Amino acid sequence: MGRVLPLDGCVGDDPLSQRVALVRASVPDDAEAGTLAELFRLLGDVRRTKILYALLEAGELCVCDISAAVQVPEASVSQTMRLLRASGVVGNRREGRRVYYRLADTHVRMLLDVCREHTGHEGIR
Amino acid sequence: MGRVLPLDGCVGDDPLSQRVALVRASVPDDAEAGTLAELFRLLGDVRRTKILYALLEAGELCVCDISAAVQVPEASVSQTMRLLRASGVVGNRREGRRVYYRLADTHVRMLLDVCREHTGHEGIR
DNA sequence: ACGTTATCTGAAGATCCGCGTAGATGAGGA
DNA sequence: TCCTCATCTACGCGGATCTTCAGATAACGT
Repeated sequence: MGRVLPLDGCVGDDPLSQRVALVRASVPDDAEAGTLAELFRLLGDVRRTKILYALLEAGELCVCDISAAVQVPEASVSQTMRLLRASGVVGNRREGRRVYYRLADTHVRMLLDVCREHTGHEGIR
Repeated sequence: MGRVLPLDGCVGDDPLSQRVALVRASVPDDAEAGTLAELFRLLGDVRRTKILYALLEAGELCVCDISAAVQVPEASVSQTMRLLRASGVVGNRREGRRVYYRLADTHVRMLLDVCREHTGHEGIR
């Protein structure tokens, strides 16, 4: 990563640069930013997105249901669910041979909702 | 992409499989899912995350301010901002030599807030 | 017009990540 | 126990993407 500070230019000549210092202090550090980014990253994939919205609609679905709903091979769904589960985006429950997945909590549901509002494809229901 | 439907198994034996059909109908199609995923994908990167949270705090920052705030070379910041601007995540305003960036709308701010709540690092202020 | 500062762009290399295939594991039913 | 069904795991390839460097562009002051 290239140099950053030594090129004191724009920031310093601004009497408000103290404000920048404050902002800098409040910016998430690598650890926290990593956690935050990780959550978004998991939602940022077409296949995963479809699956999550399917769960948002259905509440709870097993692997084969998801596979049928989003038209993706079951093995691939399983892999995807492992990822999402590992990061706490979804929860699961076993019932006989079936494993049912659901969105982990309200925050995830809110993220999905807000995002759909943003993109405009609300789908008034 | 491997076969999906021909393996009629789990789904069919469920009298509720009609429910799956309904879910399938409500799952975003490729176009919409792509748009949704794209937004999340843009937020799902450590560097971009830091920048966005900096903007969330500061309201408006120019490239060099951002560079100082998140400790990233200005050229890199510029590239990142181009991405975010192209997808409508941030807006910008020119003032002399400086270009000031800001979060595009309330939805983006909500996404950032909700995500921070989810991860638990709220930072009560 | 010239030099300086702030920002932008293009291209290349390294890295990461999703994807499918094939086989393993676990749970039920006969 | 044997067989089937649902799910899981290991692995390798192909493709997208992040990062950086070097140079281009735009705006301002003198």
